Amino acid sequence: MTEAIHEVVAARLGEHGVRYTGGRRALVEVLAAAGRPLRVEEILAASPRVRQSSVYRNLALFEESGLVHRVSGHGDHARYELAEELVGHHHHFACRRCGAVADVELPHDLESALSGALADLARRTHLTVEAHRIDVVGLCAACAPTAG
Amino acid sequence: MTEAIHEVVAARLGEHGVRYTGGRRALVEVLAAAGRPLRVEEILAASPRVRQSSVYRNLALFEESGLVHRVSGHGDHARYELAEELVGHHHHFACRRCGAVADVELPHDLESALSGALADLARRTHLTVEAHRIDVVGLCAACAPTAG
DNA sequence: ATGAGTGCAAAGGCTTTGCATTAGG
DNA sequence: CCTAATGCAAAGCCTTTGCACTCAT
Repeated sequence: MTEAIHEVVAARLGEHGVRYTGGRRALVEVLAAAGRPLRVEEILAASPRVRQSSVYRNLALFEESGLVHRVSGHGDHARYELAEELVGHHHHFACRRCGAVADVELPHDLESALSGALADLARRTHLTVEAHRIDVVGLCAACAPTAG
Repeated sequence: MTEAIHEVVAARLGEHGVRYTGGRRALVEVLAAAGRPLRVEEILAASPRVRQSSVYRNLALFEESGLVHRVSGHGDHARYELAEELVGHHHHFACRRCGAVADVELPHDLESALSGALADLARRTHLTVEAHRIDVVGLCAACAPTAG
């Protein structure tokens, strides 16, 4: 499952003459297994062998290489996830009470309509549009007031 | 122009027995004048009389009161803007090179379609959807490679 | 008058960085 | 082998907080 991801990561790092070490593999494994953006704290808990400074350094390295995306905005600290190139286009739901974050997919026709609107925006404004990100905010099942 | 905003802010604060001081008015003025999310650094530069600690305290206060919204995710530090209740529903464009952020409005029919899709999502997942946020990422006019 | 608000400065907490050691290719 | 990568620990930077003074009501 994650083998394809490892291959892409290894290839991308190789292009830059960067080594794909055990710690870096572990980082990719953890992020792939989570299926949602993780905080550094969570990454560390999931991979006790990897030191904090290495995690930060490798997240920065991966982000520069376009392999990892920093998701800020939910709660206070940064969260990290594998880039869309590796895990596909998706968006996020964030619970405003407990801070939990989950991946969300939206209908293709809606994505198409949004892409069209953003292309129009680019034409009108001289902005170059490269990507979009949708954050849905609300309450998760656990935090929602129970009806009965 | 900003008078209507001041009235809403004053009323909201009054409900909670909170004073609408000069520094707080200045903060609202700066945010209203900017028309885009500002970093604390920018707020301080625009209102030299207000001290840093007060700005942070008042931003936190306003955020709790739902009058200001913290926009994180563009660049590294938090940005703040007046809540949609005060300035209307909108989204953001962020330049990935220089970090500039601008407000963006999308077509009403697209917003409707998105709301519908999110309502469906809520039904399917037991999530309570309260709001959505779209960030468009790309290059601003100044940072885009010039064609000629 | 009187408690909220502010200023100042120090503390906090996540993140980054320097240097010596270890390990990948 | 030889440089990149890591560990450890200290430094950095934005943000928060304690305390005394000031101002709004």
